[in-house]
Amino acid sequence: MAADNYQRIWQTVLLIPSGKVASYGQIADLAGLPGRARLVGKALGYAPKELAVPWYRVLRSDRSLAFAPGTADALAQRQLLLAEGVMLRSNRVANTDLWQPDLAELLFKLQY
DNA sequence: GGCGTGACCGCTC
DNA sequence: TGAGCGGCCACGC
Repeated sequence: MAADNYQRIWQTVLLIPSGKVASYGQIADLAGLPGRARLVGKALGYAPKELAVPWYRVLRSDRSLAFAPGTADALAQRQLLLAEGVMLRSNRVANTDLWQPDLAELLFKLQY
């Protein structure tokens, strides 16, 4: 079932530490789905609340928010990020807040 | 099983 | 920076 992909995506997103952000492409990559960034977006949309997936820590490759500025989702995402100390400058985050995952740690936690 | 759709990406200008 | 464009591919009809 294709939901296996979603599971991997959710697992990966859950690994993003507080105060850091990652791009859709990056998540897709780490989840073993290179080039399938769009699938990550869908997966986040389908993510059940119970998992408490930190969807707001996922941005576009240019570090801008995935939602159009002014929308409820964009505002919520902006506030959640600010609450974690992520620097936002005109709908974009500083590159110092990008998540730089440790490969060994990922291999251990994801159990591929 | 073709067709439109999308929380994207990378390259150009 | 920002905008435009083609490419990608899983999903729902």
